[in-house]
Amino acid sequence: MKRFKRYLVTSALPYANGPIHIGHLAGVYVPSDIYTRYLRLKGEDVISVCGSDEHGVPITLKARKEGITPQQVVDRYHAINKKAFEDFGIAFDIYSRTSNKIHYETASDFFLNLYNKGEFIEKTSLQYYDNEAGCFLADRYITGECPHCHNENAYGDQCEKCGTSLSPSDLINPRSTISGSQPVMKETLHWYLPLDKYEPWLKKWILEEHTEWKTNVYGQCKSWLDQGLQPRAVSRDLDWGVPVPVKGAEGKVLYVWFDAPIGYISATRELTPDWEKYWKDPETRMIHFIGKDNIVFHCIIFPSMLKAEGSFILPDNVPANEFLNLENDKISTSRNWAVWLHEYLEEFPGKQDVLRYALCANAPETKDNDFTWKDLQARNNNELVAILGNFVNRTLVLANNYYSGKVPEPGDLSPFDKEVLESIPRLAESTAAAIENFRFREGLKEAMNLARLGNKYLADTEPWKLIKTEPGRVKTIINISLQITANLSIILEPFLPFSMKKLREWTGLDKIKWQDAGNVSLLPPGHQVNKGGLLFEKIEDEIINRQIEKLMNTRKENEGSAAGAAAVKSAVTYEDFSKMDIRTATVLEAEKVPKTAKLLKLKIDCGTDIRTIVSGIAEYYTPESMVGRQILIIANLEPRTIKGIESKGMILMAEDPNGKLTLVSPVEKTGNGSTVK
RNA sequence: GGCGAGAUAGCUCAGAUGGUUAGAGCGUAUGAUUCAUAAUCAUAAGGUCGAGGGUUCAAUUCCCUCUCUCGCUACCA
Repeated sequence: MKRFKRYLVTSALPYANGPIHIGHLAGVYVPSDIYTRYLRLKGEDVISVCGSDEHGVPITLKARKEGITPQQVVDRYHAINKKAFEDFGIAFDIYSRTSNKIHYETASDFFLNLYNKGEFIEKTSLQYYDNEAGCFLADRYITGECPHCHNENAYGDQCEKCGTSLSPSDLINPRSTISGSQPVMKETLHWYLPLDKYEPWLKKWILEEHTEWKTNVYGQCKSWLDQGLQPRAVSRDLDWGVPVPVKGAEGKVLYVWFDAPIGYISATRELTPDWEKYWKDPETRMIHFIGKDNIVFHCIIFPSMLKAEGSFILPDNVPANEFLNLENDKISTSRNWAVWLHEYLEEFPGKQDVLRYALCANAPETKDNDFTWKDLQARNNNELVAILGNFVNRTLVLANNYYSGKVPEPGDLSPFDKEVLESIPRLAESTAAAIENFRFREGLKEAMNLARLGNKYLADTEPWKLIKTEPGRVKTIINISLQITANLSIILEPFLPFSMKKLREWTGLDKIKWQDAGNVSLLPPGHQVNKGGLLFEKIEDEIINRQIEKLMNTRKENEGSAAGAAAVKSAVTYEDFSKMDIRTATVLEAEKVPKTAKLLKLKIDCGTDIRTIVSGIAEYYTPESMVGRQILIIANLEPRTIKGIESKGMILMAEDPNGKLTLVSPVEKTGNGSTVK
């Protein structure tokens, strides 16, 4: 394998519209931190960069909702997350942010560079602008009358009734679906990165030269490349972001996917004047730690940007992890279904390593995993306390009881002693190999095997019995146990930095290097170790139950209607309301629309006639469960053709904040066609 | 629906270019032990390797179909 002179480790920039939770940690930050700490311990030249991703529409929407500025939103979460990472021991060399001046400069320069080299495609188009909302409207946010079939609900990109492809300017009487107002036509210019141009190169680079990438990463890249790449717009009409640094681009910013990865570069620039060494020297090995939702950006799009620029290196590996669930449910910021890092740090002071251990031991490396509080408790009590903490404790206690903490001189080695001593470097090596292959779960297990071996060694040699009969032999045993302890404090350092620091204080071992791992005379005879204490404490059921209860409360709240309910819309007149013909109907037949995930085709009796309605409810209701049900429909909604089927009307559904749909029906059966008012 | 990844002991995961009794940690049971936070050590029980078909002397491992989970994407009046 190629040798590299230095390493550049990047961790996905967390989006600054919420706090960090265990899913982020297990997927990205714990692995990247273990990797970085390992490299540093080895003495490699390595920097680890990260920062808040602070642009994009969701942040502006959140700001609007809370009545504050986008900057205030990102300031809040940047502060929370930066501190939480620090307190948790994620040792970034820099945690920057994309609203920094240096990032604006870096991103602008990057854009300008590509612009001047003619790497972009420029396209001017007329787009509708919503004066009320103060923004340009994407095609699908505009509806209007179709010029061909005069369907009044045609979309800006297509009329679904007659199937014609449209552009928004074709629509008669266009309306903004955001504000409901009439948008005005404005000319707007955008820049596109022609990804298709890089396709042959990407195919070679990934599919031929990086077959070692994880299967999930490789598979998804292949899928994209096989389908063929399209040019992608790099700019957007928005007032929050890095302005497009070109004349005539007022009111335009860099699209957030273009802007965010450049954040890695600006963070590096902010960190060191020597940044180019890390980004432009082919002897630097760049590694992107990300979650699986980010694969395309880091493997296809960002490399294309770097390639287009020309002077940058490309990632050598992109170890994307899968997702972590929480107590059998998807982690969700909006549903508050998460264990928030800043809360954990408050509620479990001094227990960073416990969470680091639980998340690493159960990291979603090959498939989605489930985090449970019971699992964290079990790993703490049965592994950290019982195996690691216990071994360290018994060794230090024995050394202090027998030798007042002075490392005894070893005597002749038994075959078993030799066997144990030989396995120390072996375990150190297998831990290192696992880390270098991004198999952190396995690495942690290998490292813990050394503590297991220590316990076995003491149990088999029984120094507490021999102390009366063979005191010389006990010296050897305690010496070896202490050497194991010292080695543990090295090979577990990347995983459990807080505890291992404590352990090294007890053993008086400082200035460690990874290369010392396997050395079986780290603590020379006569060296003083102190009595130590408890490396880890048991976590009682009560503590765990409190956390589980907290989550159960969240679940209850989510099931109630209040949490996250949509704001009440602006007032309408009774006249407006009375235009709608809402009535009862009964489902006669139901079937799934082929080649769709959500659509059901329903034949219903609505009193006056029997008609067909297509409805996007297949995820919640099977065709069988619909037949015979009495439902409510809007009978006079403009018909619309969906997947080639004309749908006349719409079924009324209640939608909760999670998007889950529930059928709305009359409480008691009534005649079909009864109107609702 | 398309594409990608996954489905292996109670739990979390390894693994095999197809071949004698499918591995590990945790949990469980039994025994041993007391230096240690009732911690440790040993032994054992636990799996028709998601379902169904095919190829083969032989498949959990290859091929096909299907089911479920997650991601990307389409679609959702």
